[in-house]
Amino acid sequence: MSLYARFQDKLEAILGDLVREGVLPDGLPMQAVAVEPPRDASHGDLATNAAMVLAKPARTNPRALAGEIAPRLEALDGVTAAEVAGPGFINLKLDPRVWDEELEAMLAEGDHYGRVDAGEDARTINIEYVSANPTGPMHMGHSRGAVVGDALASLLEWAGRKVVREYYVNDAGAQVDTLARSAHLRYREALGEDIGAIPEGLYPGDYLKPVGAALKDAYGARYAQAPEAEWLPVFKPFVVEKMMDMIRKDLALLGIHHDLFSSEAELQASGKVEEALATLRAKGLVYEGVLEPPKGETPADWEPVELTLFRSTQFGDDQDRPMKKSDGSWTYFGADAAYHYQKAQGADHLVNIWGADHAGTVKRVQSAVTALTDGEKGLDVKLVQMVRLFRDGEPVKMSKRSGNFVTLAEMVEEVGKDVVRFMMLTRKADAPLDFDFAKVTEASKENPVFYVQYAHARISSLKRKAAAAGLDAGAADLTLLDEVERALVRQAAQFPRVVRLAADAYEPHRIAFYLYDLAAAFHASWNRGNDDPGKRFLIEEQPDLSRARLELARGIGQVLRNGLAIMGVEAAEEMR
RNA sequence: GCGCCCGUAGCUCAGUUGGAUAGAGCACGAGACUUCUAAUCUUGAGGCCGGUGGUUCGAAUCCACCCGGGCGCACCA
Repeated sequence: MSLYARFQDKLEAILGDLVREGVLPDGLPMQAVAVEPPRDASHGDLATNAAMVLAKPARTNPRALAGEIAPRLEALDGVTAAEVAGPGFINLKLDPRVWDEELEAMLAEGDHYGRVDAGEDARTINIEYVSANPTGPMHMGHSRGAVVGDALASLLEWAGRKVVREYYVNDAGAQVDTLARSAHLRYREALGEDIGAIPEGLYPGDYLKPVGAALKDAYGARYAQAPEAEWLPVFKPFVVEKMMDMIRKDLALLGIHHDLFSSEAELQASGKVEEALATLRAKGLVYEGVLEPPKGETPADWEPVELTLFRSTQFGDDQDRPMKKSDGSWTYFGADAAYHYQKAQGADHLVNIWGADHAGTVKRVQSAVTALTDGEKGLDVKLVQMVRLFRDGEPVKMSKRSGNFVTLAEMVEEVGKDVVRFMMLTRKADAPLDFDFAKVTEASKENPVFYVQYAHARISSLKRKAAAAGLDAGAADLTLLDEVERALVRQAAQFPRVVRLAADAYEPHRIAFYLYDLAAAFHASWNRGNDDPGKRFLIEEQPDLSRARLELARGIGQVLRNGLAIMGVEAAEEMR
């Protein structure tokens, strides 16, 4: 249990005592009570807002209540002072040994420091991400959602959730028909036919050539002149499988592996969509009706048509949404509602990572989840904004139509997996992100990937040097650390808290920012040795002091490694 | 016209779920090297947190309405 969590428990025990003694009324809202690092280090080691949050429901004033709580906090083991400050904060000063113990915990827990072990109580979160249409290779635009989703999945695991990483394969729509037709053309090409230019509306990419060849190997010339109705149902699954192989390979370049691939076509074939529709119908949430024409610009081909509609407006949507098209087939939403129903049956909570251009469809799917699970399961949608590509400050032009886009594979090949992953997490997901091929590989402070890696490499270098000088043997006396060094311990000790808060907010980027700050603090501490050789981490004539500082460095290194592990980034041992 | 997201230093962005004097990087000013203990660090200046009201002990954060930008708005995915 982390230091902050331990003191949170102790504080709650004290508040419980106060309730029993009648000082506080029963049934107070405790969720808002927090143990935090104080804004200013001079205020102490820990701060709590308990008195301010509880004063109103307890019908007293914050400072008076703080006066009740503070002496009891001061009596706790490891606390040397508890002062009431400002509007009612209680600031705690801790015995330095508490931080020394936390540093020891960092090293003892190692790769698990910051992890929550929820055991049997772990909630299962299904997180669906990437889910790119299986019509071609992954391009650079897919990479951000892929990384954010994957890092969020790891983050949630660290925070004690059980996680299912899922990919929804959209293999049932018109795009997949187009894909199969495009492949058929390549198939005829592989059979020696001159197919000329790829007609408008078909996928022109060369990546379909090997698929055509594979089709030839599998079926010979059997379908070359056959009517479409004969080969389409055969080609579709064949080609989709090839595309998914390609996509899985692309994702593997980023270190991304899903647990589950769910097919929309199989979902429809299994009757799951009828089941979802029937369930909604039984709840009186489905009707046959005609929608109003869209506001603003009315499409030229609009005409009133009766559709099977879901009453999503009952759940806050602007408009009821069609589940079936006028030809009787399922809409994307119809299948999607059933798909989320299926996911909800295997998890306690759902998370989707979507491109921001799908913002408009969030409410209807959330409505469906609420309706189908009677409000027992929730869906959070994390919207990811676009990435703007630059090269030396100049925008990289991309055109989907001409097939001139930067693929994910090219991107990873040029700058490396770790750079792509780290950079995609240096912005809040819902803010646009600039990615400059030149800057992200630069060896400078402006490049956060480098900056954090460099801090870790310096620590690794320290460990090597200490081992070579024989300074690393024996137990360290951490009481030799000075205030600046202990401040570094305090900062590293926030890691478990940062993990928990980032997980609760579904915001993996917080890990990246935290690591950058921790790296900065370490670099500053390291640099003290330039001005004052007595502040260097390793001093041969002072083995005891060196051992203590080496422990500190190892603790920082461990936290950097653990944070990078959440992000899926390797920790560099050296920068050469 | 409606919905969602966003608006914080000249620029790019954080801001611990409502807390104490709003932070960091770049750029600008001043300083410390000759490279795994300078790929870095120290320090200075820089703010109407888009605006106006409201909620309360307390608001960049929550609510309402404006202003400005992005995305999306029947059976496409």
